[in-house]
Amino acid sequence: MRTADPSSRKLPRAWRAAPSLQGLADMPARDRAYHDLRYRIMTGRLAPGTTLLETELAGLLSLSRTPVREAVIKLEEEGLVDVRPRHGVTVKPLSMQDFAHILNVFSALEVRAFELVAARGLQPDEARALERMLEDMEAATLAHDLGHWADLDDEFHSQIVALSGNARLQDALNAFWGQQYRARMMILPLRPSPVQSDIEHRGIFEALKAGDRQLTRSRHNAHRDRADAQQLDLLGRSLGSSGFA
Amino acid sequence: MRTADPSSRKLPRAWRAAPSLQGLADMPARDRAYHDLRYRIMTGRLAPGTTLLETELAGLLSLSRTPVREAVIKLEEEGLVDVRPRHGVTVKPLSMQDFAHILNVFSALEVRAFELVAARGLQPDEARALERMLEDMEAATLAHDLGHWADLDDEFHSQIVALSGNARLQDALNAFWGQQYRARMMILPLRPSPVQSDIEHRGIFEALKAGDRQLTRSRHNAHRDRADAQQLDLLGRSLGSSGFA
DNA sequence: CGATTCAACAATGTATACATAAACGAACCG
DNA sequence: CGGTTCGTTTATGTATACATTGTTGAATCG
Repeated sequence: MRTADPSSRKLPRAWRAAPSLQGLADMPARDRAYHDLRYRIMTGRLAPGTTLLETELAGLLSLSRTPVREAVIKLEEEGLVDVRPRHGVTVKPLSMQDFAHILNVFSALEVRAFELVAARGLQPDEARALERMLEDMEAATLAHDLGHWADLDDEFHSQIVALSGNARLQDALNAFWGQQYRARMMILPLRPSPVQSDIEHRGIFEALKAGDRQLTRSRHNAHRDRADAQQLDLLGRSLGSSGFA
Repeated sequence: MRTADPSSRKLPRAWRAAPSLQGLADMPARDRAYHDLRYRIMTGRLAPGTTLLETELAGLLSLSRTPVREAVIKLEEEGLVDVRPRHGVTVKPLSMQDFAHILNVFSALEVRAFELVAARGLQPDEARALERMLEDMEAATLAHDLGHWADLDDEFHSQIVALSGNARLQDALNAFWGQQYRARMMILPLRPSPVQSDIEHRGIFEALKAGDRQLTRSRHNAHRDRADAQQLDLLGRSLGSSGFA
């Protein structure tokens, strides 16, 4: 997942920390702990609400407490866990409200990133690479391959963000992306055919290519508002409005 | 600075981590290290570009490396320092571009926060408290008390953000606020009389009170665009476009 | 019977000891 | 004389030992 497609060679590195355990072997223990725990949280292997003591985490990962503690600090800053001093670290549950809050921040940042790209303009090869991704997404839609479509969607959005040239913006988006991930995975199978998103993507892409900042903003805003509302709705159904993801 | 004014009693806690060393005495050492270092960085006592080894930091704070390391991890996540494994911890310089990037993120988030408040509406007491702040700012403008004005400005903005009810949005804004701080302090004496900002604040406030989301957004966007451009311009002069803050 | 206090325990916070690995410099080779 | 390699140095990464402090539960007091 999220492996660079050769066709997007010309685009900048749209590094988005997907849950993965690739090449953890030769990292320092702190990073191993961080990525390993993040992976387990995002994929649900560590369910929301799960509470573990530092000692237990250390045992789980066969490490001493020191690197585990340091990893936990990062996970806490990133919003994935809560640390309560004598009660262990808890995988943060994600309520509907949390999800709404996250989407709100995410959208605001992403729209700004897209605006910046519009203001900057697209190079011909960048435009070509993005257009290929649109075609791939449309093909995935036709093939009813929702999983692949969602991956491409992530990649499309994150590639454009990378083009904004604002690394802090990119970092902030990646952090919030990490928080959304679980919920997105959960509602994936419930999503209807993303025909509407494909259409809106085209519209946004055209505005970007034209370098029209206002149009990019309004189209992207509309896209996010609709898509976010849909996701919230789906999450509501899959949670039965009861509680936690 | 930034101590709650009794007149704003009815507003939610607009907690924004100002540089301060209040009551550090009885905190755990990690937090002492974190706040102490943050304070020194923000106030310039640790100049941008300064590099220190973990051991040196520990000596500086009379602590062992462990809590210092943990504090440094947080400062790094927050974007205030760089850690290069065998070269020590460096206080991040802030170039014009960095500042521009930070303002960009900050504005996008703040505009969204204000929109949420507009959508939610203002309670009468909230409106009254905010209006009092506007009056205080206008008084400070007349008195040419730029320092006080800037504090009130921060407070005005952060209070509204707090009203948005989105804690993650608030946290993200606070983090970026920390990064802006040094540059803002540096250009403070160069700022012209903020009459224009006072006018714009009134406009935004009216739109908020009316619950008009669109109008709030467009006015606030305009306000931020103008103010950010001004700040960048001032920073450019004070740096001579050469380099680092 | 309920509330309160105190003591034992247990988990975290902090310090330190040790392992690892990068940077620097000196010696050696070309 | 310039470049490369190896050893030493030293900062960091990790483990562990120790101190501190909150929690638990049982005993006692009202």
